[in-house]
Amino acid sequence: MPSLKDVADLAGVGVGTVSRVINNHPNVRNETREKVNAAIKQLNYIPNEVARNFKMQKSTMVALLLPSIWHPFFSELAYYIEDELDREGYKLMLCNSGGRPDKELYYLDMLNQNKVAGIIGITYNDIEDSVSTDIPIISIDRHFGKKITCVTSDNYTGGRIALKELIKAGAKKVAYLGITSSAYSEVELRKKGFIDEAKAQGIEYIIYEENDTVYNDDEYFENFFKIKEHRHISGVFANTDLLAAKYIDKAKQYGTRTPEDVKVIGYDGIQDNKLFHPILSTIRQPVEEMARMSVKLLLRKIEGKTLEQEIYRIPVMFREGETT
Amino acid sequence: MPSLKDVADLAGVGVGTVSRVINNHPNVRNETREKVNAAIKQLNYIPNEVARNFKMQKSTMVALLLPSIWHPFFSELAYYIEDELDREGYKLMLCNSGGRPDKELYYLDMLNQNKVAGIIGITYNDIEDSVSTDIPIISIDRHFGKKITCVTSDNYTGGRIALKELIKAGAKKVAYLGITSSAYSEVELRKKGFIDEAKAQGIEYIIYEENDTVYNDDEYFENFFKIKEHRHISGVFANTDLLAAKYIDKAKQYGTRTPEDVKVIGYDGIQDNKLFHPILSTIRQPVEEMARMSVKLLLRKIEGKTLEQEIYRIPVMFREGETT
DNA sequence: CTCCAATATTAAAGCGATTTCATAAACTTA
DNA sequence: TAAGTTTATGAAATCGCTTTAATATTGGAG
Repeated sequence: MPSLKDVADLAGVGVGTVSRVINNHPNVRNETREKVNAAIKQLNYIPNEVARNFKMQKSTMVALLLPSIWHPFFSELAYYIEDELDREGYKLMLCNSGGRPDKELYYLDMLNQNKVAGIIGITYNDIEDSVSTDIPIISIDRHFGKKITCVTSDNYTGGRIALKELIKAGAKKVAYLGITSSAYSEVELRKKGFIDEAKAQGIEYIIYEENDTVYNDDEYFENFFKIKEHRHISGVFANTDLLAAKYIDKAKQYGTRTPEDVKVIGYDGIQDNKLFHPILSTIRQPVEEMARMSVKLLLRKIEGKTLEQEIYRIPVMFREGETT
Repeated sequence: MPSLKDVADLAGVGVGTVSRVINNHPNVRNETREKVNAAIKQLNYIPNEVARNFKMQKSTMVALLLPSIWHPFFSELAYYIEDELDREGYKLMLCNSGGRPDKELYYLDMLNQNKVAGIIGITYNDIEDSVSTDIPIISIDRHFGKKITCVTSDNYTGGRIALKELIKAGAKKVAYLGITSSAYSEVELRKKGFIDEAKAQGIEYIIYEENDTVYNDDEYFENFFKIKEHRHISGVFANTDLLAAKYIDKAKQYGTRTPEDVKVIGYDGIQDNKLFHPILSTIRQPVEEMARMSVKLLLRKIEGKTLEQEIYRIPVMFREGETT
C-alpha cells in the first residue's frame, strides 16, 4: 500500500504538500496540485483513514449497543440509525449485549478503549458510572441523569391512549401485561398512563407483571390465566407487540378469541410485512423519528454542544389492526 | 487521558517496559511489574486501542455489508455473526446498502480506506474488482470467483425438497415464484432444483419471475393471477418467505385458500416469533450455522490461511407449517 | 531594481503505542 | 573475585498522517 511519503517522493514534493492537496487546503499552487494528483492516480493511492483518525484523535465510529439486533423493533431502529449516521459521515458499530449486564459493561469498556465518537445505547444496566465522561451517549428508553440524554416515545400518553382505545372497542374490564426489568425504565410510564386513564374512566383493571429473570412464555401466561382476577377480562394492553402476539396465541388455547372475546392492543408497531397475522392493534412508536433524533442529538453532543433537554419524548399514535 | 508515557514517568521506567507489562511479555522483573501496575491503577490508564491498531497495522473490525438490517433474515444473520465475531475478539461494523449498487461500491471504498480486517457481504453488485486484493471477503449467497469465498445454503437441494413436499401435500400442478435480480446468484439454484425435480417426477409446472427493478407487490401478483397458466395451480414454491406470505395474502383476495386450494412453501425460515401467522411451511436455511461458518472462514482468511473450497453449501431442512 | 508582504513549500514534531538494539543489571560458574 | 551468560531495561525508530514553524518563492509597489 502506497503512503503519503510514496506519493510525495514520486511527485517530488514534501508530504505536507500532498496532505494539503488531499484535504483541499487553499495554499497549493495549481501546478503542484496537478503533479500531486497525477502521482496519486499513478500509485492508486488511498488515504489511510486509520492513521488519520489516530493523528486527529477523533473517530467517526458510533456504537449502537442493544440487547439483540434480531428483535424486529431493534432491527428497524438500527436500520434508520445507520442510515442517518451514514448521511452525516459516520459509521456504525453494532454490539449485541443480550441484555446481560456483564456484557453491557464489557462492551462499554471496549468502546472506551476504542475511542468511538459516541454511543447510542438501549441498556438494562445502570451505565452512567461505567462510561468515561468524555464519550457522548444517547440512551433510548432509559433515563439515567443529565450526563446521558434520553430519547424515548411518549410512553405515558401511549398508555392512556391504549386504555381509551380498549374502552372504545367495548372492553369492560382490562388488564395490563408487562415484563418487569430490574432497572427502572421509561417503559414503566406505559403502565402509569394506563392506570391513570383507567382511574379517570372509572374502569376496572388489573396489572400483571413478572420479572424477566424468571421469564418463560408458558410459565408467564399459565400464571396469568391461573389468577382469579383474570376472569371477565375483555381488554388487554400488552407492554410490547411480541407480548401481545404471544398472549393472543395463548388465549386461543384457552378458548378465548381475539377480538370477539377480548380486545388486544400492543406497543411498538413493529409490523412491517405480510407475515404478521392477525394485524395487531398497537401503539406505534415513531421508530424512524426516534432513530434520526438520537443520531442528531448524539452528533450535537459530539460537536461539543449542550442539549436543551434531558429527555426527548416522541409522540406516539394508535394504529388500528384486527385485534380491537 | 493518560498515555503510556504518563504511566512510565510515574512508575519511573521507560515506555517500552510499560508496554511489556501490558502485553505480558516475560522479560519483566516482578518488582518492576508491580511498580508499573500500581502506576496504571493510580492513573486509571487504559490502552488506546486506536493507537495500537495503527501501530500494529491491523484491525479487529469486520464489516457486514447487506441490503437492509431491517429484513428479518438479515437481522438474524447479523445477530449470529456479531456473536461469533465477539467470541473471537472482533468487532462488527454494519453497512446497509439498500441493495443499491452505487452504495455498495461506496461502502466498499470506505471499508478499504478504513482498513477493516475483513468483509462479509450480501451484495447485488459484482464486487470482485471493486475491492482491494488484500482485504479478505466472504460473500453470502453469491459466488464471484475464487478470490471471494462464498457461503450459501444448499439452494439446489432446497428446490428439490420443496417440490417433493408440495407433491406429498397433494399438489398436482405447481408454480415457482421468484424475483429475478440483475446479478447471478446462488439463489437461482432454488429454481433449478425445483425444475429438475419436477421433470423427474413428471409433474406439470410453471416458472413465474419478474425483475426486481420493476418490483411492486401488487403489480407482481396481478400479473401472476392474470396469466392463463396460473389456473389449476395447487402448489406454490416461493423464492423467499416474504414472497410466500405476500402470495398467500393476495391469493386470499382472489378467493384461493391456503392450504385448502393451494399448498405454499417458502424459503428462509425467518419465523421466530408468535406474530407470524399462518405458520409458513418453508425450506429453512440454517442461519446460525451460515453465520458462524462465514465468520470462521473469514478469520481463517485473515490469518492468511487458504480455504479448501470456493463455495460452502450448508444443508437445508424442510420445516412444516400450516400452509402445506 | 530593490524591498517587503503575501503565498507556497518543506522539514520536523507529534499522536500512542510496539519493537529493535544497545546497554545495564543480575546471575553463574570457574 | 573475575569473566561470561542470561535477563531486564531504556532510548530511539517506526507506523501514516496533520500541522506548525521555518524557509523559499512569488508578486507588487516604490
